[in-house]
Amino acid sequence: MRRGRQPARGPRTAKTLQPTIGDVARRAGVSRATVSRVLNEYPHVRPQVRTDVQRAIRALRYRPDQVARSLARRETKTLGLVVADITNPFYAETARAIVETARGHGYNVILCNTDNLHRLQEEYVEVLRQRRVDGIIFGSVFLDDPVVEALVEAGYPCVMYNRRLRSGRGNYIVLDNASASHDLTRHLLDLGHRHIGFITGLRDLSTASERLRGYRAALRAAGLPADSRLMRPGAFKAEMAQRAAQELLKLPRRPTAIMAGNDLMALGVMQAAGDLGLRVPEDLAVVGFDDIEIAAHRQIQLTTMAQQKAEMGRMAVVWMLEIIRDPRRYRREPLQQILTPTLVVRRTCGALLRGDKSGDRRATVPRPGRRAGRSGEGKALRVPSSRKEKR
Amino acid sequence: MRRGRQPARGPRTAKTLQPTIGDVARRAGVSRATVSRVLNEYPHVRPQVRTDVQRAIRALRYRPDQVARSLARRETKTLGLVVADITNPFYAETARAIVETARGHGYNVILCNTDNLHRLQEEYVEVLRQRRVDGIIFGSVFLDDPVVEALVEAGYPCVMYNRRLRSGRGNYIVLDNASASHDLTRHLLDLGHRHIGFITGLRDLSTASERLRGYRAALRAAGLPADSRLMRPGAFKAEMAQRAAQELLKLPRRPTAIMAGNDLMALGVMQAAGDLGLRVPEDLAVVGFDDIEIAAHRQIQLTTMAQQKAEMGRMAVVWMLEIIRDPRRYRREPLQQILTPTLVVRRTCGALLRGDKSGDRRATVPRPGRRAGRSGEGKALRVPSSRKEKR
DNA sequence: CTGAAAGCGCTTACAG
DNA sequence: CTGAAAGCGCTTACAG
Repeated sequence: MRRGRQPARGPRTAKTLQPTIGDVARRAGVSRATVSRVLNEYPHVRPQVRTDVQRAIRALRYRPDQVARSLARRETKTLGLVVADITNPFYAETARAIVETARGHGYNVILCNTDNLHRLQEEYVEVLRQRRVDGIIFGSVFLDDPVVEALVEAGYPCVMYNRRLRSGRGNYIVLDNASASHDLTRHLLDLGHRHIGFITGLRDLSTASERLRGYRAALRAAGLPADSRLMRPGAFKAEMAQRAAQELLKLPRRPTAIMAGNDLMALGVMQAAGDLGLRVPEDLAVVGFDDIEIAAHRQIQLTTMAQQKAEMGRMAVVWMLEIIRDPRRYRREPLQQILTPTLVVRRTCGALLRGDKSGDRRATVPRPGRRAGRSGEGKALRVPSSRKEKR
Repeated sequence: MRRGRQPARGPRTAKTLQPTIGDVARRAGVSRATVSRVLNEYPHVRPQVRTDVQRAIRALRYRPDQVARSLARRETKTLGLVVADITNPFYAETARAIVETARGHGYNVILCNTDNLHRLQEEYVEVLRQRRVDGIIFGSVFLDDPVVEALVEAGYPCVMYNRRLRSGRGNYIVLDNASASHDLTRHLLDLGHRHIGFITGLRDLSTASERLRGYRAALRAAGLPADSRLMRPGAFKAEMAQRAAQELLKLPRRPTAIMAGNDLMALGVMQAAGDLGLRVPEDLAVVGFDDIEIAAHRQIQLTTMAQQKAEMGRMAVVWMLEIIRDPRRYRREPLQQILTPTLVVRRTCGALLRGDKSGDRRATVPRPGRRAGRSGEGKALRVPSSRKEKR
């Protein structure tokens, strides 16, 4: 009964209750091609026909099948997003920006959480490729990452943010971690600290290794030894960091300051300090990276190197869309940007101890380095400029 | 050149560099149907043939096209996840569990962030339907939600968690918010508070309205008036709540305790208290809902009604898979579960003020209600039992 | 401006 | 156990 002038399309099974383009065509008295044309807003469709088709669409509550469209067009309007841990506010905030920006451009995002496990990374990348996503955004690559390396090699649209490959290949947007860490260490040195602990992330991540490098460089520049007993792994997790900090704080000569590889770990360090009856910052200075929202809370007031999380996420998507448009171009000349860090001085570093004790928790004081920070009311101003941009 | 015994499949365009099932078939000297069979682990394939095919697959680095498979099978192995705000740790933690559980069962998750906007909700649901996702998990429905209501009506696989519809229809798993709020209020009353403020979420959400109801009920039961000046909207956001709290705290007769509709807002209340020079809990008791991770931090120590976030997320997926298997069954008899809340007493409510001041921040004291809480070392034990389960 | 037809890359009765 | 064929629901040259 349902077959019209169209070529037979087979009977509809029980599972297929949704009207198809054929149903619309029949009802509007046109071909499926024409329906497709009005659906896709082709220019040359007779107004009358267009209206008829639209009426039929509405009458049938027709909803075009994106799966079929994806197959025909060979594009899915889907992006993969691979993060290490969505419960880390850094990733949650970037993910939010990514999802929102993608939506604004007609893309959806498949969320993948790897927990920094190579196995899951590999599995997710494989699945995303099978799903023919138009591109993959990595918030979490490993320094040595054959999987991502292969993707880049194959010219698969990829954008990394936060972390990058050791090889330096591919499109990425990252913080200038070495400088950030150098400046943060310098900040502590300027405050008089000479025994500064460092709790790192995982060894195989660019963020961890670059931040460790900046820390060492700053110590060296200050003529201080890089004491390996002061460096402990914290896996970018609060609990791990808490334990690591406890060990550091039980050393015969305990550090007077601890830098954590990210804010989450800095929170863990603060816990550890409390566990041992040490006051922050009077007995121990604590600093981190990321400037997650809670860092600004008045009970926390964490001094930290800020990252422009929303901006990074937005940018990753904008780049991705460009790359999808012309993959070969960006294979030759990858998009790479290194963002200038902004130091946000709050209470935990102790900088405010002597002067203003009012708890003006978001003041951003001038930085020791060549780039001046900014102070502001309420939300601290963050004005990073890009130091190095390759396009 | 590439055409074999198979029906002509047309030339490969530049975009299609990926090998197809036809390429594998040709190489292995079998039909495409046979390749499909070994791909899908059909029982009756001659071992020799199976090996040949597998070899060909490996040689060509063949990756089955999930899009094509989805079209043919009429199932996408994809779930939609609709949350209000992925940067709220409550959603991040549930999302994490959802993504991970789904992955374990061969499903991927499209993340949708609505910001509690009807417009975005509607848009996302429409897109998810066009994408033919196998089901949608809602962490965020509105009390009156024609969009979700229509989905449920149509028998589209849906699971709600955290919030539910006013109509009570559909599958859901939520906290017993009214009891939770009642008990939390009662807890404050038992501590001697008689003037308790309440900062609610958005009006059109079951969480907000049920929690407000519990609060009022507890006041009434204590013979206290429900003073509308003490109730302010906070939109489930820290910043809004901070402002709302400031207003409350400037009232001629200011509240001695403030309940926030969730932990994020409770953090905002603590900020407000600090802004006005009030100490928590000495001058102001503060409590919330959710027990997000930071609530346990020693600088925060927020008393709160815990939710089993990971468990909720896991359960939502497990249910979803069952529903996908037999949608009609659960249309008749929806899966509905109401979880018993667990009160986690920490510092901000002031309960520890007189007795133990050691900062034993996670002790869970017996609750005033009929259900006893539990105390534990380190992580507070949470042992909610289900009061009501319908299947 | 519009339709017929081929194609996207799979799966799955249907035969044999 | 395996292949030929039809089908999933779209899009898009190709004609006219």
